Amino acid sequence: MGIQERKTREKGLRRNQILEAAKEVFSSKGYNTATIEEIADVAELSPGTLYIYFKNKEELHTFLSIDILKHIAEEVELVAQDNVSSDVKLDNLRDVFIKVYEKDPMILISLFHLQAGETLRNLSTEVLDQLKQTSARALSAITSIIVEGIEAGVFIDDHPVALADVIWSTFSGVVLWVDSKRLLNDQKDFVKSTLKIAFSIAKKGLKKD
Amino acid sequence: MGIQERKTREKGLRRNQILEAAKEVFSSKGYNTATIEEIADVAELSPGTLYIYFKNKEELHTFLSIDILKHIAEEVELVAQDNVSSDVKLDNLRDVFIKVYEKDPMILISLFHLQAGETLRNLSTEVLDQLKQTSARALSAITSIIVEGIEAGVFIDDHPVALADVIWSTFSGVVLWVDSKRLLNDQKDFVKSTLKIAFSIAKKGLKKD
Amino acid sequence: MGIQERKTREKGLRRNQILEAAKEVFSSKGYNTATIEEIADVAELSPGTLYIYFKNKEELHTFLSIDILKHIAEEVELVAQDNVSSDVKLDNLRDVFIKVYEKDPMILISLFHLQAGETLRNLSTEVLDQLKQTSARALSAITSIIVEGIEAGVFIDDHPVALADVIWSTFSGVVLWVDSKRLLNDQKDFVKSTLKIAFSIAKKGLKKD
Amino acid sequence: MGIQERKTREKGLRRNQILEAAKEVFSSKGYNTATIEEIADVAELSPGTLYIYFKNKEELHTFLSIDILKHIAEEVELVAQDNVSSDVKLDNLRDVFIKVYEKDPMILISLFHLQAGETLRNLSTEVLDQLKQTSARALSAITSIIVEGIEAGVFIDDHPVALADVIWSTFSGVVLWVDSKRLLNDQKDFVKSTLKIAFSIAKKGLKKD
DNA sequence: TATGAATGAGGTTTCATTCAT
DNA sequence: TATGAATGAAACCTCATTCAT
Repeated sequence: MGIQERKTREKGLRRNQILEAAKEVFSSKGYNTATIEEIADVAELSPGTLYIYFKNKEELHTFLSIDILKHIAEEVELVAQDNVSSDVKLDNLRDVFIKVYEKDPMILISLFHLQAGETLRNLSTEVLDQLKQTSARALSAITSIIVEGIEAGVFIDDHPVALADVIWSTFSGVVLWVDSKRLLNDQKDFVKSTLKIAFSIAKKGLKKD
Repeated sequence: MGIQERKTREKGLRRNQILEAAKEVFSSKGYNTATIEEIADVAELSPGTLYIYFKNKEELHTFLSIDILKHIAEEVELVAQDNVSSDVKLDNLRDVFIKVYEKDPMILISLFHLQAGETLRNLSTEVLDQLKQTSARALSAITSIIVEGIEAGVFIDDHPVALADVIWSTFSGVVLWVDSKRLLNDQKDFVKSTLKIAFSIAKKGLKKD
Repeated sequence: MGIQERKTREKGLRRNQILEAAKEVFSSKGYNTATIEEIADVAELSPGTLYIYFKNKEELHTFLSIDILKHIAEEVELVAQDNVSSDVKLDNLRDVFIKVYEKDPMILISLFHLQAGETLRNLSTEVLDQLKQTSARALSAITSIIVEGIEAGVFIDDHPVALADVIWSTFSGVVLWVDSKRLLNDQKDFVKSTLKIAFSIAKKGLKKD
Repeated sequence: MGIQERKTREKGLRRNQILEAAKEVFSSKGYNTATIEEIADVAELSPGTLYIYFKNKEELHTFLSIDILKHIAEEVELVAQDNVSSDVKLDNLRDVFIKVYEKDPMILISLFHLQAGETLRNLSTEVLDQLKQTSARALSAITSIIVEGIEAGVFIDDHPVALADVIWSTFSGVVLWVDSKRLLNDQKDFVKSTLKIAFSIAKKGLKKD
């Protein structure tokens, strides 16, 4: 490994170190209550260092969210392009959501908090645009699955864009609600099981007849 | 009307004046971004006056949410106690949600932001307890509807508490998601129509067969 | 005196209290080295209070400068409109400068520091525009005095705008230089005497023949 | 050329590289707004390297100013020692100033900003002393020209030290003022022409009769 | 000698809350 | 009860300077 290469990897490591710390603090405290100083503490770095890698607090936060949203969009697009029945695609869609949740629950919750919360109201246009576009990509892939199912005569013939919204709402609603229940009641994590039930109900509800 | 009574009514009016203003500002700005000064401005009062009626910013915010949550809980309990089929109860449940949304969309959104957001992480135990209890009341009423439907053999025989969570998740998920789409894309409000679709799918999904 | 009136006067006093403190600190430390906290200390107020009366540090600083520049512009315009010979006008012009300097040496120095220094490079367009306009007013009044003198055949027939620049330069140059000498050598203030000499030389230099 | 010598020259080159960059950045941004990082960027070096050649930011900045001030002092002393009439000396003095300005307008402006600005208030005693001494050398040379003129009966018999101040003030005042006009109005550079006018007026004003 | 990532002190600014009137 | 000016703690962010490589 050359010096350049090692330096690049080290730089990547430092970025990750910050991102991990930010993920932890944002997830447990929320955007506004989290402080740069605390993130720096967790990352075992000084506050100033964070500003070498990220322009400001907002950019650091949004980076986390857009990153996972991009990942979701890509996975959902893959599912939509698969050569299987729309019925199976719906199952695969559910599994994408579950997998994403299991891989990184906190950052996913963070994304939905961003999407549902007040931070949204205070983003720069540039960042907001990225969020919109990536979000639109994911939604349009879901819509295409629904449309295919309708055309194949297996799904009810309703407004497919609205149905995609329902899918997405169900997903994010379950994650946020079950997470908040966990916080409120110190219960264990039952997002996965609730998601399974929610999707099986939604799937049955989408079916014709 | 005696002097005491008039004073009480005036006091109530002043409180409402503040609550209305707080509702408006919290809903449009979010908890952290909203300032006491702006709420006072909207209420046409001085900042100091707000502290005569509410202990602090948090109490003012949570009061709004708990208030509507109590209302929802009561309405849902009424629906559950009604002497109709569980099938019809599910429709009535949907209408409760729609009515609440239509009566005061902003405060409902505010409740869900509270439930999904970072404020939750910074509440006093006392306030948190109230939130938990009221929330539990609503959920348990929904659960009872599901249980009844299962016992009557019309609903699928799954974990009824989880099904209640799914109902609640769907409701809150749709409201938050559609609201955020409205904000992001400056679209008009289509919460009601999406809610109707979401509930018809959920209902069909819940049915046995 | 009514309550309203007293309050207004008190508010004005508080503003002045801040302006006086700012003048003192900016003049002795310069813009960048001066801190809001020190100004607040001198004003015997808390830092936050300064932000009730002025939007930010820049506005506070520029307010001082624009204010005196406006005063200069007005006085110079009066001198220019007077019904006396251009020869006498030149003397009156000198006296305006001397009077302004004697009334408030620090704030005048502050203006020239603003005009000559780096702060200029970091002003908002809005504030810069005000500065330009007021500055232009003063210069154009000086120019009109020169033009009149040229037309009357008493002043040399050179580019009058440049001559106005020379007058202004002489004025600000003397003030800044003598002030800096005072700082460097802990000498007493000899701006007035130097100004008198500078103007008598300039006046003689401007005369025809 | 021996190794030692080459090293010395390389060291000198590196120093110049830094000084050139510093000159450019300080002149366009001002002392406080200029950052070490930007100077390092322009010099195509790393920030750390600058600290090998200069103790700190202040020393770097003041080195530039003292350097040109020394140059001015030397040139003015030469003019004063010349074997020509005081009348011609005054012309030569003007030409020194013009030549210095034309050779390096930015660094001259930088010197006057130092002299007129807030940096002056924050220099170390050591550096301040150097500035004082060099400045005194230049002023005393100018004074000697005036004295000679007075003794020869061609200049008015006023306080010669003050007259030297007036000369210097005129010079620095014109440079700063015209530079600031250029900045404010995006006009072209008319320092030279204004300087010529200013000196011709001053010269005429200094003449007896 | 040269690097440049990291530091951390210190600055500006915000805003929930208080309290004299 | 109502006011609203004042507070001051705490947040974000910058950047001169250092030091391990």
